[in-house]
Amino acid sequence: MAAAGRANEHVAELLTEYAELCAISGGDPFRVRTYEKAARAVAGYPDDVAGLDERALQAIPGVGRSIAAKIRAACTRGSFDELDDLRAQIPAGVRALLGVPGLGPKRAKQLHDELGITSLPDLVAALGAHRLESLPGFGARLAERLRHAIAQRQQAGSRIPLGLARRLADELLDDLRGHAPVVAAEAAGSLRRWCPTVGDLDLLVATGAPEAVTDRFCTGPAVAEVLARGPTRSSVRTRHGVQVDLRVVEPPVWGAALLYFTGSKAHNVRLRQLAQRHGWKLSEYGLEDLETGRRLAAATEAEIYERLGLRWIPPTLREDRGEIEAAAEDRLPRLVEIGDLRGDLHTHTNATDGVAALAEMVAAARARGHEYLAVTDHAPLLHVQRFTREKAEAQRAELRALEAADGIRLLHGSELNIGAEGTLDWDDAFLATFDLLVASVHSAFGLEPEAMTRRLVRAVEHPAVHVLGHPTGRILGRRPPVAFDTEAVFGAAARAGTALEINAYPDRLDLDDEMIRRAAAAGAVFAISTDAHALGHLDHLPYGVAMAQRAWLGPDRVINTWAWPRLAGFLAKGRAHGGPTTLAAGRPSAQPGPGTTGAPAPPV
DNA sequence: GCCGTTTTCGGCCCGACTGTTTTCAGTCG
Repeated sequence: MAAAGRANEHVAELLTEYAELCAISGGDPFRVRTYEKAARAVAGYPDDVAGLDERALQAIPGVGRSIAAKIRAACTRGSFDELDDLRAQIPAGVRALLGVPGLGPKRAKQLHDELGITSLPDLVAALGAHRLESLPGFGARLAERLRHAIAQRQQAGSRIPLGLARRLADELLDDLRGHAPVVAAEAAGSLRRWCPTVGDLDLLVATGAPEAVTDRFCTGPAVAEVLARGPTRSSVRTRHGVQVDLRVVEPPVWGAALLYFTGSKAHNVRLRQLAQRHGWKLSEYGLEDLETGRRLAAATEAEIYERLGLRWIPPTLREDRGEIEAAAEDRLPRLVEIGDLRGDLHTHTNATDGVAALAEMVAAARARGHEYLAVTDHAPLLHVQRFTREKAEAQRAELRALEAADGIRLLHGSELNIGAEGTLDWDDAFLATFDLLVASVHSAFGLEPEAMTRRLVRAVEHPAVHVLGHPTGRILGRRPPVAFDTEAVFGAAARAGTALEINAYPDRLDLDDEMIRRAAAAGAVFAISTDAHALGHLDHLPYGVAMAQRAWLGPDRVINTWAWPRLAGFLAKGRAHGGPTTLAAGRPSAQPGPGTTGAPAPPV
């Protein structure tokens, strides 16, 4: 199966479509919510639903008899009867209207029923002819808002990469701190959960002077337009076209507000249900006893979780993928943390396309407390880099000299190019002289999945290769991931003792959390590396750590958390015994992954 | 449509903001 080969994604999309069509047709809102919830559960379920029988399907949270039957139909014939019926009643274009901010199911239905609008172009035409203003519940201002939202959507890009979002958020928060009496300020939302891309920014401020903060937020230098403004909540669009939501709260409820505003929505809903069972109410203002109105907890996230009988859950896990059950039973995994990392295993210098000299990179790595550093400049097949065997040997000599002087363990490596057939740079004898080799795809991204799979399997099985670099090759917003059979490639890597890279460069984040989960299930180990091309890039490791955490990964699965002797054993793979499969040294102990702890497993 | 430490029926998360209203519906997060 190619990367998107599981039936779950397709089935989840059908359930979501059914939920939306139900909502538009005026169906029971609780039923709508049930289908939305089932769609999320299916998307996040570890097993391929196509292979599950009736009983196994009903074991999925939120899936009962009726939805199980629909899933089976969706798997066998690509749809189900009830969905087909609704599709016949409601043109697909009406559903597309839900994508316009300000339009929900009720108004979409109204537009369809009363004005015959069946598509976005229809809506634009009706807006142009001022036909909406005559409808009950619509007015000139709403029409103008829709007109504006459609125009905005056409020019604005979609989601922005995490790295850019973080920079923007930091600028805005600094501006608020500098111009208003702020007690605490933090980015929440998907940014705090370290999602690879972010739809909009959520900022939270605790202050005793909410008006001053809101004033500055709505009139700051980055603001192009104010979308909404109230005493506790405001939204703006920046000049970059990014929507930013601000929530202002009193300092005593900081923890409750942070919890609420960090999400995810699904996580919050679960917490509120939990509160409800105790006769309590959880909101951004705290955990309250419904009967007495007494506030039980609000100041910190930890005390709210504790009151609910849960250990504090790291934001990277808050996706309702089993973390609440795990926290309740004190089974949250020990996640890899930035402090676990002992070094960086993928970096470049100005010998190829980096901008810093070798000595500068080494000094910078040492200044960051790294115990070891691998320098992995591009091998010659990437012709623009003009690296040669002679240059590599000269670099190695310089590196050995630096190591003697500098006290940090330096590994001489290279980033090899995986040819379309899975071939590598240089001959095997020369490859064997390197301490560490990363192999990556830099060309022929468009191969058919079968050919791409053969190519990657051949590369990870090469005895000289230690790490598969940025395995999908994606660049956020610019290049999609290459398509390949993830089970075949990740399984081959696990058997061969080749680590998969979690490339921490913020525009890559490759592997991402979803792929890491699949690879972890296949038994692979990982290297969290920056792929630094400049000194400052060495600071990107937390992005890679976050992807690993989102996949519930512990430190034992990450080779650059290992002390040097263990890592050395891993890097010596195959060489002492003539074949990769004979080498167990350096492989992780059988740490239970998220799928084997007994916890409801996150998606694999 | 699902589900159970108030349960096999009767509930289903909570609050803010906007716009069209004159007390609230719709949307959003």
